[in-house]
Amino acid sequence: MPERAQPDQEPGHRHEDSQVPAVRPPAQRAAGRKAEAGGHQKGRRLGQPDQVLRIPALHHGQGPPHQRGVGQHPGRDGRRYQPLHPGLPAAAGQSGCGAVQGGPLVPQAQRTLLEIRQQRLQKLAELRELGYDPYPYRFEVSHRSADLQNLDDDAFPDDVRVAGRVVSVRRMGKASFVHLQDVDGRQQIYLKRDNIGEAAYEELFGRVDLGDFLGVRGAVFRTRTGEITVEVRELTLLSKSLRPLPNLKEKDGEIFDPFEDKENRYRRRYLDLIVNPEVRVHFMNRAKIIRHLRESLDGHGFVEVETPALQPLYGGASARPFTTYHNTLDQTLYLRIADELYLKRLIIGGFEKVYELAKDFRNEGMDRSHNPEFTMLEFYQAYADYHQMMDFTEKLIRGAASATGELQLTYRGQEIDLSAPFGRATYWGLLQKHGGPALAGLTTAEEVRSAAEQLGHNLPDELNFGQLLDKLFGILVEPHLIQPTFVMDHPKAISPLAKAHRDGDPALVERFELFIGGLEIANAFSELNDPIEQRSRLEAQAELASAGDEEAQTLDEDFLEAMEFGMPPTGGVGIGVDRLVMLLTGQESIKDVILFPAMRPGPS
RNA sequence: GACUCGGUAGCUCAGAUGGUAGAGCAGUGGCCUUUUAAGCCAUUGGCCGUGGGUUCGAGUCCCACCCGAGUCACCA
Repeated sequence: MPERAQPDQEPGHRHEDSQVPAVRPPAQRAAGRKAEAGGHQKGRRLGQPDQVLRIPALHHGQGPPHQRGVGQHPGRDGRRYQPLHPGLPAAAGQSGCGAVQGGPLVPQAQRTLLEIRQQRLQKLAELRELGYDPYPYRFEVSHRSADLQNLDDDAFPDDVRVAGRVVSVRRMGKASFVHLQDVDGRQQIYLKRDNIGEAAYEELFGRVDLGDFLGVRGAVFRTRTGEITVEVRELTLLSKSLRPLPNLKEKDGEIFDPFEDKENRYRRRYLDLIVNPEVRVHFMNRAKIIRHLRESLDGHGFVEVETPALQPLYGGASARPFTTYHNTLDQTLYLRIADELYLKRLIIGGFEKVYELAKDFRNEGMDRSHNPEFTMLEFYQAYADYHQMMDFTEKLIRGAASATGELQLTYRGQEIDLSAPFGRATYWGLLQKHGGPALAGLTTAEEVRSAAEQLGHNLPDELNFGQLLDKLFGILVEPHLIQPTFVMDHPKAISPLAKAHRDGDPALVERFELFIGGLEIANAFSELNDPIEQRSRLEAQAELASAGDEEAQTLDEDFLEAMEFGMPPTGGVGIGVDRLVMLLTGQESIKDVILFPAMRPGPS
């Protein structure tokens, strides 16, 4: 239960990018580039996306008969065109590039971005005039880049069809090398005028830019320099690009002029994905992790359900909500901050194992580990207690980690071992371990405050007992929770939905939070199922709320009524999926595991 | 919310003490039929984040604001 599965600051982790590869100092960059060509300046190391990105070949099937290769190639020798409009501006009077009036494409220029775009629009118009469809409907792909790159030399097929985005072009007069990028990686193609025909080479390829999509058909061979390459017989333009991509070059895994401006990368993630292959890898891994979570829960008999994201009353966590309004109902609604109370209604309704994997929304600050909308997994099991949920959670996390590779990982410079049994320690035990024996048996806000002062920490005045204690825990203990650790048996004051501890201390509940690498990953309880007790706990929260605690939980009568019909003993767990992904993919900012993180509106 | 750093060409970045905005890549024109940061020659391109101010003169100094990153605070 995500009473607060989006945890807080992680004090004590300020290490900067220890594993971020060195980028060549700017000053050297421009200056040295030419002079040292072939040298070994430091560039940023490329990730090795391909190992994680393997995707089975999409094996061809011919297209349906009616599909007769629309736009697949302009005719064997590029012959399917009509004469240019006589008045086509660009073609007039220039010479050079084409059999038809293919000459210099843009006569004179203004050249801002606008004009690069103008040039490309010009090429687009000329291609249409020449009879090429710049936006055809489909292309049958026989191999992806990874399929070809893995071939043995004696097994090179002589008829393959590959497609991708043009990411590099090396023109050498009447022959050219081009790299096409697809999901797996890059495939070099070799275009020779004598192979594809003068028209296709000059008219069509002459108007191809970085960023365009091409489809080609040809034979596989290995070049003199050893790269597996497609020698093209037929060239098809699949999409014309009108804007220049960030251009960066790569050699031996080093990247020059990397596209790394965070703002630009987050705002235009598609460019980030095109140009920074490791980004795609992280999101592929995110998908694998989520798939593993689902498969694992399904495999254990959990039923996936969907509950309202728009709720008349928010609850199940301590957080401020987003508020919205339904016109027809004439009703204020809140975006959910947790699924908890609805999932419990389903347990009451007779589902014994349910889960929901969904977005929650919390109207709070943003930082490296908080995004206003984030992905939460919650699962509930009837007749189970928090010990069982702890064991299951441990397996679930370990399994998710193996889905992306390693059980030993480095996060923020710390070695973390997920293969060893996760640590288990009690909340108060940890407080005393890291703060001293004086931290035993505190029961009032004043005691917490003065204990904190003794340790040299001044806590804000306006906080209540639970808030103070939690803050102190954050300061004293959380920075030490690097190896996987279940923190158990929290104070009742900060756990209004958890069942009192069975061992008799009325101030404790049966709850655990899992910390790994300083991140709070999971939060779980033996769920409180005594409706009378639940009512008084929520009433206590309501009092906190009226005393100014903006995040105290709401008193949900409908939920209490449901519980009065009888709810079985239940274990429930909430897992912050984004943080789990951060950990398993080594990302230090939640923005790097969310494709489109929240941003302020930028310049138009 | 506070503080620090940053915002200059499509991309990556230079632009001491204020004095006509630069480089590489990309683009454009030319040469080049196995290249791969291809190469060679030529060449274009700027609301210097926005708005005020100081000054004969501001990318540079001052003020305010916008956007981002980071740290802290808030939050749990």
